[in-house]
Amino acid sequence: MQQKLETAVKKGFEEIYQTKIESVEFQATRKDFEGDITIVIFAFLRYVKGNPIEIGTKLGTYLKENVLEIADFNVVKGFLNLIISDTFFINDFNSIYKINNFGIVAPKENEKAVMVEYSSPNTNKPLHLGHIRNNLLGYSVAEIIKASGKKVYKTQIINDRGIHICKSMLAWQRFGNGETPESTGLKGDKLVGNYYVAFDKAYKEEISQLISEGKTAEEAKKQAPILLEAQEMLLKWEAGDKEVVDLWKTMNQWVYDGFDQTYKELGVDFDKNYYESNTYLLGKDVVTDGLKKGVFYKKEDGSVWIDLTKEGLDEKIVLRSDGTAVYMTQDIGTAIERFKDFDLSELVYTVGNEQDYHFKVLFLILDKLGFEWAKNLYHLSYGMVDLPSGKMKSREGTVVDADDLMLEMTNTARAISQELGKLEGYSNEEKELLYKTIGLGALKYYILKVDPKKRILFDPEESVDFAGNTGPFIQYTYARIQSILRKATFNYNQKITDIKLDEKEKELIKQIQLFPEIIQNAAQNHSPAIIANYTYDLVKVYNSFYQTVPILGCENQQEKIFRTQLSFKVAEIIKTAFKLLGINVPDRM
RNA sequence: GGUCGCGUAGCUCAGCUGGAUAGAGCAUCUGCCUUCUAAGCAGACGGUCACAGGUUCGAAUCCUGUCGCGAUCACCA
Repeated sequence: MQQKLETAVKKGFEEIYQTKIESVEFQATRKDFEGDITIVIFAFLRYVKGNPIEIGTKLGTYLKENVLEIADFNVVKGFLNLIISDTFFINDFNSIYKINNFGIVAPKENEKAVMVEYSSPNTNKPLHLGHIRNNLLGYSVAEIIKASGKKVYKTQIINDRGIHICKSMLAWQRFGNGETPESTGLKGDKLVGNYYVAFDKAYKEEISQLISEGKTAEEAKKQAPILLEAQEMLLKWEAGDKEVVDLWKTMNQWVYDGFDQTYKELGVDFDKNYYESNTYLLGKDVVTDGLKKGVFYKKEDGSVWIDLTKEGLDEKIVLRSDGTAVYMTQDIGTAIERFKDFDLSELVYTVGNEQDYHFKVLFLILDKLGFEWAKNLYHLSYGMVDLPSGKMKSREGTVVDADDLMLEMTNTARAISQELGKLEGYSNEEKELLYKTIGLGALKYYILKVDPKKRILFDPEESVDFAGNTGPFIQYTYARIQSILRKATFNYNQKITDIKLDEKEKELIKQIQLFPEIIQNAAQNHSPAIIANYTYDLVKVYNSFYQTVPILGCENQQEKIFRTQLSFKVAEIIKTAFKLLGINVPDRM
């Protein structure tokens, strides 16, 4: 429609003013004015001098005469409001109604794919609220990009090696008494996390012991025996010491089992996992190469650096003086590996904004090394999730555990649901599944509706709402529509053309029409929040429609069918949109 | 200190590729369930869009500066 109008406007200008114009600025007409689409006349003053109202009137007259769909128009200040005929909206809805996955573009097989990395946890402690935001974002962005017509690979790199793992291992050896997830009934990641905390406790005790013996705090932190032992363990691991490696394998497996459970509850998944223990040596060759090319330089002690001061950044180390890799080295290597493994057009890193600088440097380095694809790397940077008390700190026990939180949400959903008592006829299993759907829906929507780059303040006391602009509100609307569709026992699959649209119906169709471009927009901006906010707007319009006009109770058969079709399509869009957010929708609630 | 991000109603957030009188939800208050699910709808109240300049016919939106909050600037990851 917009395209058609643009052509007509251009033609109109040529006929009326003998002037060519480049583009036309459209916007949806504001509610306080009459009309469906608005053309901003001010923008034309560059081409044609004169009174905007006069120009608007002339253009409006021209469009009314030459464009079939324009029923009428009005001009307010520099705005030309066009009224589009019901027929256009009805016809457009009819064609939308027939489309199965309206808004979704099927991935093109022969095109390059997009890889989305997210989660990428350490294996020494359980997942917490921060990981939840990461997981929801990464998963959702991947689904959105997929829906926008691209092939997507979801991936994570698991930080399964390093000093932090050794700390848990050491503590387990010392204090564990052979405990296992089976013997304790604890989830594996929780068990391992407990030993990470136990390590820290013992470490702190040793530090204060050393300080009381006269050492400075600095010295004590470096010399605590338990820390030295952990460092030694890391060396043994790197040397392939069987006992250490076996323990490492065992404890990591416990953690993976735990993670799998959490991922499953959360509803996220991955197409491929990378493990740091396989990739931590990558990148060194590239650094050597870069040295030859003069991208990097070597300091006297043998460490290798890159000078980014010209780019307004600092100098950054890429290889330690002992020749071992740092984080940056690995990331260089892993990126190259991924572009070898897959034919990628884009690689998205879902990582918190605390690493903005790191990724800026990483992308710059890869660019300087001459990799064409460096410009296709994208850091999906998101704000931290803070508590009212400030940052979450696992050592201080102020983290909001992922499993606990999900459980709590389900409990709240159960309490509300039971109070409302609308579920007679449902089995206990069905009910429990529903509570989970609603609880998780509330949590996921709460997190995803916020612009990723903004930080989130999470107050566990106030908890997450279930009314208003929330997941359950949208789910509820979906369930209400399902109830209508269950009762619509007549055949509503026939084409309706001859009705007069109610204002609410028109609004609804306009909102429905937006869905495809919303998906494209959300994909381009890597923002699930765009989907969430759109869905909310759609649902608001629908609820108003639902409450204002009768649907099944409608006297006019044609209108009854049309309204049922509208309801059906809205429900389908809700379901699709929520799927992109990783949220399920219930048939009843 | 340098760099990056954020600052919109009491609270949580939309709007930010410049357009009409800045929008929702929560909270507070008023109405609406013998009709399709009231986790809903309709309405009221609530704003110096941090502040100051600039660009423009027009700025919450773009530019500059100031203030506030956060992140970052490790031979940590």
